[in-house]
Amino acid sequence: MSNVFKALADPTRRKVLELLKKKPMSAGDLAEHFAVTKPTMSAHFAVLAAADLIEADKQGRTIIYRLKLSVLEDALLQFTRAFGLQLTNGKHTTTSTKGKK
Amino acid sequence: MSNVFKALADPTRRKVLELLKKKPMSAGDLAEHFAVTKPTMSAHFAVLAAADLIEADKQGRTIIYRLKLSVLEDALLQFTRAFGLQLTNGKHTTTSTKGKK
DNA sequence: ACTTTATTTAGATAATTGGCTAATTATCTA
DNA sequence: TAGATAATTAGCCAATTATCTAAATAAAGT
Repeated sequence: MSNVFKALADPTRRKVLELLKKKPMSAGDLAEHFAVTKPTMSAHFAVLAAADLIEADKQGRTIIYRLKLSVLEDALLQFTRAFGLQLTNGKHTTTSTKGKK
Repeated sequence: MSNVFKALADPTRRKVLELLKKKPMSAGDLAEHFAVTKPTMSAHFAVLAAADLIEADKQGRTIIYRLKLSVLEDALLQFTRAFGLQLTNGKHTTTSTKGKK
């Protein structure tokens, strides 16, 4: 769980996840979206992989990364449940009807 | 947003938030729940405050910390929306359970 | 076998983090 | 005002992180 949040605590890594949400991509193609070197990107991929948020699929000489969406969902869900958070995507729920204190 | 995730990336800080979810508490009372020194706890509070997740209310010589729940909710919501995540609290359409590797 | 391409690993450095003890600030009470 | 209490700030250290350049590995293509 800590690993997931640590992975999310960096804008580059969040952006990588967003890109992978659309479709799996190679390390090189991902790297082109950012202004850092490839070794740096490789390190970011390693952090994401350590959090189990992405998986690698080697095809020939390129490596295709794929988002493990369910892992991300599970981590967030587990956390929000521990807090009794609702996270309704609607207007902004005033934490249910009456007990608001 | 990065600050929020960074704050959440530490078990001690997540526990602090859980405690504050129940009710506001003083720095000292919070510190008693953990096996680190008070200065260390103070540093954790500073991280949480930097993420705007808690607010301090000084009463005499004690400081009462309070969870800013809506900030937490908004950050999570903003993130989940950027991913089109649903975070259904329901059953969970087993997208895995076997790919454990 | 050599060359090119894709990506990671190695090694260096600077910045950040998490922890400690000691010192300081602020407040209360006798 | 002196002493006690609550919490932070200051200063230090070890471990981790983020970044770079340069080198190594792996897979194709020639």
